[in-house]
Amino acid sequence: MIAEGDDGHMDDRLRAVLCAIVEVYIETVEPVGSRTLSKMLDLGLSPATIRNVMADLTDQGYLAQPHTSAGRVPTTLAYRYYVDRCIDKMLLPGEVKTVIERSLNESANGLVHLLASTSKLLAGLTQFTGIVASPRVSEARLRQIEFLKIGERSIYAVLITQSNMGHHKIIETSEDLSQEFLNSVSSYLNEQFAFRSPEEVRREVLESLVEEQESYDQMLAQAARLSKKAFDVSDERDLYVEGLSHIVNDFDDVGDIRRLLKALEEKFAIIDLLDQTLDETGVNLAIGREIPIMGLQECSLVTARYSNGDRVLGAIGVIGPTRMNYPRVIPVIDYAARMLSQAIASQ
Amino acid sequence: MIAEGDDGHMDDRLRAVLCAIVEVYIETVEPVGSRTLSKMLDLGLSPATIRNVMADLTDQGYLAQPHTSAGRVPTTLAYRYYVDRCIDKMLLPGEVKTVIERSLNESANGLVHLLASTSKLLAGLTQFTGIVASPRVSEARLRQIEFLKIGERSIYAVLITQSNMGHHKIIETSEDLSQEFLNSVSSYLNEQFAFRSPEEVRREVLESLVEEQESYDQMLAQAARLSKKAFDVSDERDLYVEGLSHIVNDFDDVGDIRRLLKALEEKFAIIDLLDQTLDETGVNLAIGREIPIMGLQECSLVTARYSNGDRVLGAIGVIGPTRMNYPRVIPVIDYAARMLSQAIASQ
DNA sequence: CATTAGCACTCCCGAACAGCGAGTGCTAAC
DNA sequence: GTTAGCACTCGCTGTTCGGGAGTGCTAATG
Repeated sequence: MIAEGDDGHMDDRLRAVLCAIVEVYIETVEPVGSRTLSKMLDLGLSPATIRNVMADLTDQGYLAQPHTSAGRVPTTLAYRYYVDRCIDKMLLPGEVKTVIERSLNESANGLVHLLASTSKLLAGLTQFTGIVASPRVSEARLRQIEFLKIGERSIYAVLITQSNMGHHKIIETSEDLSQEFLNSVSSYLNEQFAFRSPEEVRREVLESLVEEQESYDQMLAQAARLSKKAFDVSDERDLYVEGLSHIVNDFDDVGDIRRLLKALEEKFAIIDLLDQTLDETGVNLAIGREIPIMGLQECSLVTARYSNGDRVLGAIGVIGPTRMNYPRVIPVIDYAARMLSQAIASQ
Repeated sequence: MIAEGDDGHMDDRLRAVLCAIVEVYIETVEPVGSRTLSKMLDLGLSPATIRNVMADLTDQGYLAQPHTSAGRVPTTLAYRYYVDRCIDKMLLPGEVKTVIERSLNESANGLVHLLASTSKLLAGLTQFTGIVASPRVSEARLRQIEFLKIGERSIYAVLITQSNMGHHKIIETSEDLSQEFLNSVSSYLNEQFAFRSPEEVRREVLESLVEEQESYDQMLAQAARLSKKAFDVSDERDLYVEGLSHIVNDFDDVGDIRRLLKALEEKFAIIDLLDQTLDETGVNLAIGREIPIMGLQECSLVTARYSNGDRVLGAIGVIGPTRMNYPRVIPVIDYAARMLSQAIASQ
């Protein structure tokens, strides 16, 4: 008998059975019984033995049975064990590689298009729902700042980041500022703060204003006021969701579908979740109950971060049922994230 | 007997019955029979009489029966007749008015936010799926044009429209153009083409280039080249979709849900459909079979255009099942479109 | 002592069936 | 023209009843 929680040290046979059950279930989407499993495994084990093993696994929380006389179904724990310790060979067919490369090289028409088409690409390749979180603007590195006068007291602020993503917003001012003056402010900001993040700029400009309150001229004061508004970009995140119609195929309970759609409407929660994975390298998995968002408990999230070669920008991934084919999906996300990063870096 | 196609001249009783059937069906979502209807209508008509009337209406294509011994269900034709000639009183409760006004006045943070929150607003108020098509950029009136040099051969083009919507794209050039030169090009364009549409600018600049091919200087040639790229904004349309999870409640056939989701993924088709209604004033309806998009045959679209007070910009609306409560939904869309137009105009 | 054959038991599922009830179309009477 | 009456249709619901897949337990086995 294996002690509870001792998951790091699982019997070889337990592990083989668990792995097989997960794989068969992913394939057939039906509770798997001892008979089928005994034929599946090449170890010469009889159904009765398998049953004992399965009973143990059930006790440890890896398996569940829909009802007394049905086969077993993997739990979140089982999937987690499976992806961590059972998957050895991940295969990414050459054709898929080609599709990814081609798709990401074609749509070089700005970062926004690139992200949107990545989402579509993932949805198409995996037949699940593709998601892409846009870069965190507040963390981005600035390339250029411009202020355009568009009305007596209206200014159009343009921020361009190192990864060529543009952000703009309209700022209302209390005074009528001339375009020449705006130009001097923006060239001041450009000189001082190139390669810094909007968040930094905002903070530092405000600080310098406090420090040298009397000594400095009107310029800095205005720069501070404009910056405060222009660089407050915390909420400007997008989530590109594509392939929603696939979820209808993947869940047969209408309640599940509704919950999932509802969760996807609350983009903030998903973006938060994606942001939390940005420290991890490689492909990240959140499976079933592990996901803290209401309504996603029947889903799995396969994500990977993308960068501009230098800095981590955001994350891409797919949402599907927990019983998705991980060995097939994971390398797709992995490769797509790499190629996306490359495409951004080479822009 | 009423001749087919003579729908302009329908017997008073036929019409009353048709109207009642539609209303009862919208309420109960179940096939309505002669017995219930005879009690519903205050005309002293027996079930048998009603049955005769219903048989006539069925012959004329206004009603259908799911199976031989079931009640009748309205067809697209019936809904169309109902909304055109049966609805008299449309009620928009004061509280709803207040909600709309408040919501649209609060989110004054740029046109994009305004459109997105309108979509959310419609979804919330109607409990259907809200859609908002962004303005047609090519038709917009230009306020300002700027070119920012962001790389040796990369230019960041910014177009700002009269309704303060900004568009930007990155343009790659074959030569290394200085920022001073770009400034002269943009001020030339700004002088020549303020208050014109991108489409017009594009056409006219190209024409003038052809006409005065030799006489003009390098400036115009470059202006033409840049304009050609910068003002090719035909495909830059957005569709803001909110409240997708509602469709799960409104359709019980999973196939319907999938088809609808799929159709909504193809945003182009929906935007085209919305654009076609931009000539009509007031609220526009597309019901069931009338909709030429695959997968929307079980839906109705209630739309209205919005403007900046001066020019029509785009359309807003909701998508729901054909059996939606039109008298409740229509005034919501109508009022929201008015308030949105007002909010844009006052910006 | 782990493994396995045997067996009784559980429980889902699908088919078959019946009765109900809402609704219809037709006909004849008012 | 309207309506009561009636036979008929047909989906819906609940029941019953194997069949089958699967389980847990026990006793036999190498």
